[in-house]
Amino acid sequence: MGLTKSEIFTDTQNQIASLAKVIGHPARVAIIQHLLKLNSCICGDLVDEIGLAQPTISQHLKELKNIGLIEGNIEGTSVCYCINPNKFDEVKKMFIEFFGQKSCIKDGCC
Amino acid sequence: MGLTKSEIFTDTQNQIASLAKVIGHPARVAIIQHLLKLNSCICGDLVDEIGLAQPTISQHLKELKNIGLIEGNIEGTSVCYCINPNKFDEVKKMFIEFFGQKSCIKDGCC
DNA sequence: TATATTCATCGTAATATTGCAATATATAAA
DNA sequence: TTTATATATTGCAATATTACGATGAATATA
Repeated sequence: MGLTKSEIFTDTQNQIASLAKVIGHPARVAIIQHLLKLNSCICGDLVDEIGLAQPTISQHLKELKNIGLIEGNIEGTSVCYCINPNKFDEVKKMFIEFFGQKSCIKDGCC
Repeated sequence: MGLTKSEIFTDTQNQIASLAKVIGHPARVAIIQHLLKLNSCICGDLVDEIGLAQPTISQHLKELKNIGLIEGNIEGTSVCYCINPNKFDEVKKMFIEFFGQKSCIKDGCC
């Protein structure tokens, strides 16, 4: 059906999945990496940096904005994007907590 | 088009995205959490535990197997699944490295 | 004001994902 | 061998995602 049954899962499970889903595209990974590297923010040379059309990049930026991971600031005709440090730390913590659990002890079936 | 242009991204970017994409569904998050909680492995009571039909769970398990995050072991008519600790640690490290970078210093445009 | 530049939005085609019923497969038990 | 049980696979419908051309909105410059 293409429609995820979010109702049957916990808030935490849905949150982790939503965040992971947004990171689950190489263009968005590339955008995050680029914004992290150039500490001061970056505008639409992301379009040149990454090899996708401008509307496509704009769409990916929108998804990153939707979960609050990045922010945009209008500067003349261009828009300057950067990481939202608070949200970034929050997401980081969420993943560390998810993965931080001890991994399966070898006393099971495999 | 619905088709990701993987060619234009680095291996690392594609890897991170692929892993995140698999985690980007609450059912798969729930499966991982459940397998982590019950240290010894678990079979298809995942179907009862999570509220999705058996073929759907089977499909999600397949995706988790594909990236090597879980393993299945046939035990009679049932199959016992568990986390692959090595792969789990590898994935953990990859995410920590990705998020581990210092977050954007507040000297940019936003 | 007219034009150029930058970015967002809309519309759309191609493909992917989600979920399930039906069915196949494999093993255990009778 | 037959039947029951557990899981995988297939096929399909509904929806989501990806990518881009065309266009719109906003600001800067001539």
